[in-house]
Amino acid sequence: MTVITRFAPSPTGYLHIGGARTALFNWLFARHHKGKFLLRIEDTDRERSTEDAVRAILEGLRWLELDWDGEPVFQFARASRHAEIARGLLAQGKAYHCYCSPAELTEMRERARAEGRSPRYDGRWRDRDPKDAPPDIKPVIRFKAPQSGETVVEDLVQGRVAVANAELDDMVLLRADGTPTYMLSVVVDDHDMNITHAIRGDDHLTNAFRQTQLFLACDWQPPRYAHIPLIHGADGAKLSKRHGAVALDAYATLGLLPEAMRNYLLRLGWSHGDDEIIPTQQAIQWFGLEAVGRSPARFDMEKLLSLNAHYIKEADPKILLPPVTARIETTLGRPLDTTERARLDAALPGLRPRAQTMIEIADGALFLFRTRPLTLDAQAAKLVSAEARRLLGLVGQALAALPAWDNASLEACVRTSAEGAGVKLGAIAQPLRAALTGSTVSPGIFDVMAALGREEVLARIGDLTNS
RNA sequence: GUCCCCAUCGUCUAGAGGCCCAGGACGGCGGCCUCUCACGCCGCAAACGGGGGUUCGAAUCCCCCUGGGGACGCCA
Repeated sequence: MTVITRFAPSPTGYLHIGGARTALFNWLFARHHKGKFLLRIEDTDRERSTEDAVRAILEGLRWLELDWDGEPVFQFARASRHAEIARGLLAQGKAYHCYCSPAELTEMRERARAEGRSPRYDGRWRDRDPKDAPPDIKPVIRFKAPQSGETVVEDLVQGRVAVANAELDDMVLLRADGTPTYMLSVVVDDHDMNITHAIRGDDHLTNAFRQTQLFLACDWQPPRYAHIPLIHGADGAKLSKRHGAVALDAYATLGLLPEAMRNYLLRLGWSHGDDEIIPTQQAIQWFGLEAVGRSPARFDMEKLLSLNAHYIKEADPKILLPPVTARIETTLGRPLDTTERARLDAALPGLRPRAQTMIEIADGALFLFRTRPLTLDAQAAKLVSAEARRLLGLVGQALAALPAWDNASLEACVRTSAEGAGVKLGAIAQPLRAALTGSTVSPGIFDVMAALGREEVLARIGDLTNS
């Protein structure tokens, strides 16, 4: 049997990390089993579903590089199919019309809560004669759920979970306006799409009982369920739109690598011994539901960043350069020319180990493109004493006469100058750093010189020594 | 309130009765390296929520408590 999973977000908000992890787990599970990973947009809530949200979700998945099979299914487009199932259930006596008004239902819940009972629908139309129907109210169709016995879900993550059917009330299948509810749509779609494994957030666990009963009523086989624990915010509460659930594209903007994000998300709730660095290909080989934990996890930006730093160090320059260049050009407000691109290229190896994000690479590279004379920051300015200028003059001369301009030659040259002047390397390297970068923090000074090129180096030194 | 789920360092986790006076990672602290800052390397502090059982033996199994979370919509 081919494994078929699905990611089924509702387009009522942006894709956040919780949803992203759910998508990732479904994707990994499908890829591991060489099955299919489908995408279904649950847009049956016409009030709140938006085009923008759909776009954001698709973009988020693309950024994460989680490719889905086939075309996305838009749930609302299948509404008539869902309604047909509801009417079929009605015809079979497995569902019934309910004429309660919203106000009546609210009152029912409030009273139940006040009396310490669970706020459920009390089934008052379940066995009532249709002749009692008030003429002015359009009914909803409710599912006639079993009232005794228990419903069991053999969850692939949570294990066996059972609930007394007395706890389940008769949920609405079709709204008064004839549109299907989520509960109906998921069941029909999961069946029609041949979903074999439904991997979703823990918050759906109670829905699984209701959905199981609906599957049974339709004589269908429910999918295997796997309810993964939620990701909580730093305060331990569920992530929501207004609660630290930063949209996925915010992380892209921060300069994170999708590979790092996948690795981080994977380790939230899933483990493979002590392994921490797990590239995606490895994850596909190893992933399984048995190793998913059952307790909720908190989101930790620091760890994500450290993983990102790791992947930045290993990344192919080809994938780093475009976003870094774009960021630099935005900051500068102009495009980089060929010489500047070459400088960036040369400086990249020195920049990488110092950055946790691509933004930090870009910011760290800015000194390469500053116009002369450089403005020195306060710390750097302090380094350029009269004595330092004298030393800079000496290195400047030595550098001007240097035949080669590679890292090793530069180092030899500067070291020789330092020895000649009877000072330690630092006494020259630091003023040099100030002169060349305007700062006291930068990649290795020989890397800086190599990236900048002879002309620019001599000019920047000259700016401080010729005055 | 009712039902369901969860519970190991600050955080993510390893641990499926003896290998654990609990291991790894991030973060923290200290050191080494060193032209600055990083990287890297070395080291340190840091946890089995509490109480009862079961067992020769429990972080691991059972019960209770406590604490967290989730669900109770004509939202998904």
